Amino acid sequence: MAAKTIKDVAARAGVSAITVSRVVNHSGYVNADTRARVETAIRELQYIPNGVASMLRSRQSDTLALLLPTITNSFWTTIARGVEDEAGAQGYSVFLCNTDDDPVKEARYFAALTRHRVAGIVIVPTAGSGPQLRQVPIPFVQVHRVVDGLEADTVRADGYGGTLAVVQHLLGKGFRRIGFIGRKLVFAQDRERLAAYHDALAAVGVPADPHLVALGTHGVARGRDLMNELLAANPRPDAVVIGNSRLALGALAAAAHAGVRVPDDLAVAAFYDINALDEVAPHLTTVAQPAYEIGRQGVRRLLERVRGERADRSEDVLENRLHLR
Amino acid sequence: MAAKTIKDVAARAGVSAITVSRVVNHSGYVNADTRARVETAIRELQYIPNGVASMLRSRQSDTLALLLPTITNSFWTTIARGVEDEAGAQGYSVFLCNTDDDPVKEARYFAALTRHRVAGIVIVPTAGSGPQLRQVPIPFVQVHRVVDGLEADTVRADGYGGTLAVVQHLLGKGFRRIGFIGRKLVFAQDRERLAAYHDALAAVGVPADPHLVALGTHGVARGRDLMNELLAANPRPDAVVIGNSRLALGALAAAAHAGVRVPDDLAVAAFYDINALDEVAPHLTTVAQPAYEIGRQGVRRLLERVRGERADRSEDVLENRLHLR
DNA sequence: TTGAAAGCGCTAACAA
DNA sequence: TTGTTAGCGCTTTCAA
Repeated sequence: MAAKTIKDVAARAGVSAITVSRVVNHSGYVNADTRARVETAIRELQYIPNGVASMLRSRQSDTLALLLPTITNSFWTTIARGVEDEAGAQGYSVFLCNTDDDPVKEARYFAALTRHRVAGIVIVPTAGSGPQLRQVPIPFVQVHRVVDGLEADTVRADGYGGTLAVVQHLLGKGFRRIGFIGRKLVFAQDRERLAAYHDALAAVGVPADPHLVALGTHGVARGRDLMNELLAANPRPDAVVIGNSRLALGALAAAAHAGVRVPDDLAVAAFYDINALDEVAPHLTTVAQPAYEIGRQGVRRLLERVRGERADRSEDVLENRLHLR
Repeated sequence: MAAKTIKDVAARAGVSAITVSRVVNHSGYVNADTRARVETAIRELQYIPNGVASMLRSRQSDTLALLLPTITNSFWTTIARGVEDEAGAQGYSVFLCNTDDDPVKEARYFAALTRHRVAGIVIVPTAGSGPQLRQVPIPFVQVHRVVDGLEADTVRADGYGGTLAVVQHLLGKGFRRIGFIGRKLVFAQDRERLAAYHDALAAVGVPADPHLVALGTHGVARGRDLMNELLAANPRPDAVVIGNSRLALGALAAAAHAGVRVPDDLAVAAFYDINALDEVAPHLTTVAQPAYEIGRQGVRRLLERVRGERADRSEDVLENRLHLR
């Protein structure tokens, strides 16, 4: 390769290295003539600035990182697009990292990213990341999931409002035995959703029945199990709210298997995150979280912090898109 | 932050900087006692090596990049996992980049990655990337898709063999009006699949009928259109081979809409890449391309080249997993 | 408006 | 087995 350096360009243009630097970075004063000469030299030599050297000297990086729990799920990759688009618009590149919801992998990435001195990190925390997050020596913002008591900028969807709206909608349609299938209470988000469910019921005087609440881990198979738990309740639920699309896919399969027809025998409302749900059940009531916007806002907040434009902690709660049917 | 440097560690351990470097990098001889002292100092100071500086000086990067056409499709992200896992196992981090099948975005990434001096790139080319790929001054390997006439290491699935096997399977079950729905002939892969289709038919003396071949772009909507084209053929096809899962989803919807029952009225075989297909049609004959293995092998070949272990061009053709039903 | 000198933090090359 | 010196390519700082 024998890559050209700034000195080669300087020599060819008959200027000093720093002048080339000023042209490349559009910083400081450069005479129009000089600039033209330098730009010609750059073109002729096909000079590509060495970002590593400039990063070392200036202590400034134009690279961000995004830590996601899985990249094989389109909900997360939609967040990734939001992050990429906003970062790109502000002149940053994004290092996309897949933690697999594994705190060990996550820790490895923290180490690698710290060594690389990325400017900042957008993080979707995993269940075990609380303690190690507190040690990360790089500015970061937590997105979608919120770790309890972590003093960090936060961008997330309005889980309380979304759940409340859906349960109220079901109540409005006359359902009274409304079930809830969701993730175990790991993040604040999980608790706020369950709280909204209870609050909505309490507001109209419907008593809470613990047999109508089934919590578990994620995945289609788990959704099947949880739905079966609910269907065993007596009397059976006439409606159910489901915390994500994979659980919903499993739950719908379980209902079909048990001969329970949706929506005739059972109304289903689900948080919408993957479009496979459209294929299987196009007419559910859904709560779509603004994944793309979460990503964009996350980057905005992160860069504010990176640039030192804000000292106080920010907390953004974004509205969901509801499809009430 | 005031990050500690190698000199701080050296001072504390009472050694020189280079000795600390040797301990950190496990390179050269270091006395066990000295090593212990250095390691203690590292721990006490919470020293994190500056990868940027080390990269600049050693001209060695431990970072690879992966360019994907979309990250919201699990086929690509499965490749990404393969890349990540193999890279991680060999001590490399991976920069994941989403080109959106847009040569302009791709070019931007090439520029950013060149500036960052990544060690190598695993690329899934897009339709327009041929020319600019030839200019990339960094070692790379093309994966899954193959650009015509590009002198680069290549890892891909056996499109010819996969298609041949499926068509032969359908012929063996007695079908003779076998249709083909696929992508326009952009990459070598597209042509080899169509060739296999024709060869399989010709081998048993079934004449080719152009009305049974429908080519288009990707996407569920397009699959619908293409299937409708085929269903207009006279006589109608009794079987069809479909080039990817999104096309298949659309095609199945079109068949259902037209009152054509699968598999009773129409046998369907499809290339399998996203698991939404399982939900909709669990019992299709499928050709699953080894996405994960494509990613891993791509990294292996790339690192061979990065290390200069191989001069000649490599070309790996990986077997598919067939589910004949 | 331009440049000279210094040095970011690390490691290659050589020496001891 | 350890250290000294120099310098990777760039930008900061200060001077002209």
